[in-house]
Amino acid sequence: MARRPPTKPRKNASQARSRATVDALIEATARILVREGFEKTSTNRIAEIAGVSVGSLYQYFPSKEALVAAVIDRHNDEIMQIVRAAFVEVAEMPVEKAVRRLVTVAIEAHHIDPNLHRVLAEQIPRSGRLAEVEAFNHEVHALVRAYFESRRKEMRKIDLDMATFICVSAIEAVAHNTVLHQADMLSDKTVKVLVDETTRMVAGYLRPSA
Amino acid sequence: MARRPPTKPRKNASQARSRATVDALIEATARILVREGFEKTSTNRIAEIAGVSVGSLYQYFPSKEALVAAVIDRHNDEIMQIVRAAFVEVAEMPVEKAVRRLVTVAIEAHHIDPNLHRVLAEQIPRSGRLAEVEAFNHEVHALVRAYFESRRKEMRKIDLDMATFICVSAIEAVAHNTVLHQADMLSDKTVKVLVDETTRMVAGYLRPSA
Amino acid sequence: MARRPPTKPRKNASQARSRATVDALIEATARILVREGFEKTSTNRIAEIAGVSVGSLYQYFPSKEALVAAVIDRHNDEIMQIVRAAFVEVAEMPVEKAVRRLVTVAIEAHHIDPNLHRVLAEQIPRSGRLAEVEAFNHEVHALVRAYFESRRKEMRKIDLDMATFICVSAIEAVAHNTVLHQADMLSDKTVKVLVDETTRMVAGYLRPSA
Amino acid sequence: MARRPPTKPRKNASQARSRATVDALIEATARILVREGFEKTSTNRIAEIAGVSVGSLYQYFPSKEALVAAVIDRHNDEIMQIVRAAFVEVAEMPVEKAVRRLVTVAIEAHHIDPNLHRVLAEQIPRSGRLAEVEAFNHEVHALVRAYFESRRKEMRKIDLDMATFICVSAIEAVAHNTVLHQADMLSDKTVKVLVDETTRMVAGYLRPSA
DNA sequence: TATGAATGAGTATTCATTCAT
DNA sequence: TATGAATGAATACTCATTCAT
Repeated sequence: MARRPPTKPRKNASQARSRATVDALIEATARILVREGFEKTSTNRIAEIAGVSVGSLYQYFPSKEALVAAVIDRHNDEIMQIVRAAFVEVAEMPVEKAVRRLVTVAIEAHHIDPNLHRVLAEQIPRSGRLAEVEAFNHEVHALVRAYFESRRKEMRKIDLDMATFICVSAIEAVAHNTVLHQADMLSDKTVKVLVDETTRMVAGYLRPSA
Repeated sequence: MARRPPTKPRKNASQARSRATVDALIEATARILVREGFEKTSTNRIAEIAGVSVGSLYQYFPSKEALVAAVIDRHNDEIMQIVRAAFVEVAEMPVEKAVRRLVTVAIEAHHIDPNLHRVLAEQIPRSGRLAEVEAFNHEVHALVRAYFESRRKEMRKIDLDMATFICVSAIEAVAHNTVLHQADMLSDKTVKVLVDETTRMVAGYLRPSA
Repeated sequence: MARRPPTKPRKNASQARSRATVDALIEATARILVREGFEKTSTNRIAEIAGVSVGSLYQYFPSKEALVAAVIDRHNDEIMQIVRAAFVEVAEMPVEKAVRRLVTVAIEAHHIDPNLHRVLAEQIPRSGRLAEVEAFNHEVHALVRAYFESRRKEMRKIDLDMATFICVSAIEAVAHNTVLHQADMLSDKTVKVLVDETTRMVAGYLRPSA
Repeated sequence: MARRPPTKPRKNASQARSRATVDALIEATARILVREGFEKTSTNRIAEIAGVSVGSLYQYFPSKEALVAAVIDRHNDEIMQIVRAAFVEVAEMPVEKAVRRLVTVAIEAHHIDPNLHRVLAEQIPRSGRLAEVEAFNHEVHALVRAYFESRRKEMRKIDLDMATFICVSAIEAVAHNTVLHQADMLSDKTVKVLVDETTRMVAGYLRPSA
């Protein structure tokens, strides 16, 4: 196992000023990551953009990786907030309506900051945040599985983990590729058809055969 | 636009000795990429592992990126060979059988060298090979679409591009995530179920509703 | 057109410590240039001699060329200070006295650091300082021409630019070659004769014919 | 003393083919030196342009420096031929006419291949040809001095070495600077005035005072 | 607590030269 | 004798990190 740099923030930033500095640093990192790419994202540049000295940067983050990790965490938190809210909404819905809502939310979530999303996706393996991202995936899996479990009687007999794996993979992939090929398909109508079709595929898959 | 290093090979290496050197360099790059990650992949290290001098490396490759690009190209060629063969096989099959075969092939293709696949996936955006990989994706899309077109009468009425996009995304995602979570699901039986289920989802989606 | 490395200094180095570092780097560059020649003048060696890290070097100078350029600028400034002072002195003098003074000053100026002068002369074309050196030449030309203009009535009728070009070339060449062949002619008496003779040639050239 | 690479050609190139190869190599070196600058002048490039393999290059020249030295020698020989011929011509002329002729020849000689002249001038100190170039200068000095000696009675009383040094410096400088600033002064008329004026200065300097 | 000057190991790349074929 | 593939020491330059002020 390669030794990784530390990635935990150095203090709790209790005071408001500290908090502001930390935010500025994370924001600066995200911006440079998106606008100039990972190679150009140096700690000195981050500090400069954040309007802070490098010394201060290292007061709050023990390494460059810690900063990238913080950006990943922030982004994941934003997405998870949307996702969790969606599952609350969806809990009472029948399967097809629920799937449609979840597909829509998946696409929306991927569109929060598509460029950042793309850059982070590339950095996750090196970010020391693999565990957190896996945890994120597990939570999504668990939420879907729990919903499926609660709707078991409306669905055909099926291994719930397997079904969850396949449905999450499919929905996530459609959302992800839609972001990547954004140029090709952005009209509202196209998105609607996309949601319709994806919903049809997933809901059809779950529904008891006639 | 960030300027990229050149990635075209420098010589055609027609002679046997040259060819061996080039192969050794590509192989060494792939190995280090997998075993030590992109950051540790320095040109001097590649040359060392290939049993060749740095000078020779630069005789055949104008930059580090050119080497990574060569690895990507080689890997893509391997996969495309499998994929193209599969479509020849599948041409005469009915939809469900065809989908089953394609799902199987997708998973197999992703297993050729899963670790390399993972590392390369991360490097593609920086490799100057985006265009080639997109071409690869386009070819896959075209092959699938052509097959769908030829089986139109067995399928429901549907926008073929949309259907292709969704089916390819779904199948590719299942295969990809299967590789990522290989630890969890590797038993032959599990794989069989996985193929069955994915086939059911995709074939069901394409089939005319009862 | 060949692209050149940047030669503008990176920071203004206002603080005392910075200023000392910058001076040490310029001084070290000048020394190595003189003692070991341009080929041996590597940035790591410059930093070492300056008692500073390479990193610091690059904090203040964006390239090796920038350092050479700084040495050239410093040397030119030293010379121009002497030259400008000489023209202030000379303004009120009659032609022959003025020429004698200027010849003397030219030789003195070339003797400030003859070895450095020689090395720099070779590097100017590659230094990105051609423009500055040309500006220097233009200033000298302008000063001489202005003096000539102010003394027109003591001189024969003549194209002032042409006369300036020829006189400056001649005086400069005598001074320059004197430095190059310093071993041969350094006695005070020899120098006096040299100044007498050069003055005779130039002043004679400018004087109205009898 | 820094150790220098060897600069003597490796064989006498008795055979015609060898001679052709040697010439091609020298010519290629000169061309690259002029067209791409000293930095780009690599032995591999020279061999390529000469249409010869690097191996062959090293069969005839023991080092890169030897090639540059050969170019310098060739250029000097060309100039010396002109200069020697001029002194034969001039031997019977009276001083002013002779000076005029020599000034003209100096300018012509500097124009043989001005760009090559410039590049070589920069490389001489590093070429191991300093001695040869000094010998060249000595020969010029000797020729001028011999002429002066033969015309002593037409000239004022004067230290001949000193006079030679000053006159040669002045004429050479005018010719050299004329080449450097070629853009500014190239019309036939301008050159004529230049020759007239320089001749006036030098001849006036040598002439007994009225 | 903040600053930013200083550090130096590490990286990609070049090019004169050699030598097996 | 010619070839050109191979060599590898050397060089410019970057950037995460430290620490004196």
